[in-house]
Amino acid sequence: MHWTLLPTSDGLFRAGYSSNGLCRLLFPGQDVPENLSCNEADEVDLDWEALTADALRAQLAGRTPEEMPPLDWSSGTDFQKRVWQALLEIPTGETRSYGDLALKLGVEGGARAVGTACGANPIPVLVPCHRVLAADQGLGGFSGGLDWKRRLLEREGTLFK
DNA sequence: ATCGTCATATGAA
DNA sequence: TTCATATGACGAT
Repeated sequence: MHWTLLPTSDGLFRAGYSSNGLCRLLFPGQDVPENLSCNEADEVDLDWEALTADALRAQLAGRTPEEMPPLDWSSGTDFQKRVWQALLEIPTGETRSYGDLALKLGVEGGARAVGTACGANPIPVLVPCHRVLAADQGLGGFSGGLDWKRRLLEREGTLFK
């Protein structure tokens, strides 16, 4: 795992890369987790850092990123990967409920499982888990704290409770 | 309006 | 195997 710092107007984010791509994104103030299930990346000589920084700043401003760096979420289970993939397909400014996603994945009634998978999302903000609300438009939870979820949604012009 | 229960995936104890 | 999660639908108080 190779860590780099990403300065933004919202503070210093931290990105962790494996040799396959971005596998962790940490909010300002969060510490690097000990248990890094991603393999070692000695060099990140590509322009992944630039791509990540641009995409991150776009998201923070409520805009759709033009290009994403390669993402490495190989550490997830099949189910989690399907959920995360589905998250990427939610357009900026729109939301889905946990139940909607479960249905879309063919797991009717699996809303709670989807919530758990969202919580396990290693790359928040770029993989927009903040666009998932409860069925009554309430905010569920958020790995980086609900303040961030609110802030991100507000900047996208989204309505929520 | 609140409460219990069941269903789902996953990891921890 | 039981319990707790970033849920939700349903039926009973």
